[in-house]
Amino acid sequence: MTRGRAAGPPLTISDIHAVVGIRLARHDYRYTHSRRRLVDVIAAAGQPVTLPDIVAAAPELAQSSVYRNLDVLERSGVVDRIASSGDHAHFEFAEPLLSHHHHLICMDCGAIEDVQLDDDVEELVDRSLAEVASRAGFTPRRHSLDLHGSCADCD
Amino acid sequence: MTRGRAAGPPLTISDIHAVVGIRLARHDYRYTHSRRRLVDVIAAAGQPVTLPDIVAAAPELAQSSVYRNLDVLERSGVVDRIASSGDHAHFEFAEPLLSHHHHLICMDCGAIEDVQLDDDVEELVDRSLAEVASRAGFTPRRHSLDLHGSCADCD
DNA sequence: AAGTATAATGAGAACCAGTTTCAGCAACAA
DNA sequence: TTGTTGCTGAAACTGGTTCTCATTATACTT
Repeated sequence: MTRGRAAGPPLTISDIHAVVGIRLARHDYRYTHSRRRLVDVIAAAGQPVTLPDIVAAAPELAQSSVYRNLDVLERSGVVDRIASSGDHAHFEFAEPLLSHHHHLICMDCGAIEDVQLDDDVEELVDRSLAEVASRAGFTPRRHSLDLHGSCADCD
Repeated sequence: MTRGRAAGPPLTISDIHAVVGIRLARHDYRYTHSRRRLVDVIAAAGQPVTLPDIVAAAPELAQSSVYRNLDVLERSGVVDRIASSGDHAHFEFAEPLLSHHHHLICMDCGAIEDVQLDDDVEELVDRSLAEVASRAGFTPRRHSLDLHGSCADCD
């Protein structure tokens, strides 16, 4: 399992648009105005966002198009959908655009924050999961390691 | 963070009913017939179940009551709701009733299987997450470590 | 054991995040 | 620019989950 980008200088918004354009093209999708706008909003947020977050930041985007385009971006490997027990799904850039990380999920307000773990912990987890998966005949794609609790604001 | 029950002889259904009864009483909930029946179904499944699974196994249970009682059991710390991107939420016993474990989540059919990791991996993950959490002013409650991919049937 | 208070039940209606529809519009190719 | 195809957006729809409320079960009191 890959670890995504090494931590380092963050990608500029132009870098991000370039990568997204390539990934969309690879799947025969066009990189339209509203898809660029959507990518801008996700990049500006710097944290996982929900649909209300997105339309609040860019009211000119139609809800149906945002959902449709989040789906397109997900199929193209540009964004990941983070499943949470909250009302709305959260979306953030997928791994080559964001370095490998995990989530602090607030059980009170539903906020999700990104965090990184040490490389040696990641390696051990990867090895451990790979072993368990192969024992079950399971083909791993990615793992999610989330911490559920109360964020600083809600505590 | 606690590790739940140590792995060992599985609890009998009577043990489970006893523990559930205590936990419900602690929250001023009654342990009624249909709640017992619901607990029986979850115990018999031995894997995370969805609402359709439950009503298929016990058609005499009304859908609205099952959802309401799953909520009661969740509030009482008897079951956990597993967030997945699939259509239906999955439910399984919470930690003191089931030893600490993680999930193999099939991205194709939505099936969820329980797996356990070595104790030393768990300890390292706990320490690592605790450190990251305290740095963010986050109060940890529990962690979830899920592997997403394709199960043996779908591959 | 009967009476009373309160919680639980179940059928259906309501809710709402997310998806689909479809007529019009934008992007690209020749 | 003309044609082809994909994209857009407003509104309707879908379906998992929650809520309502009249009825029934549970447990406590006397």
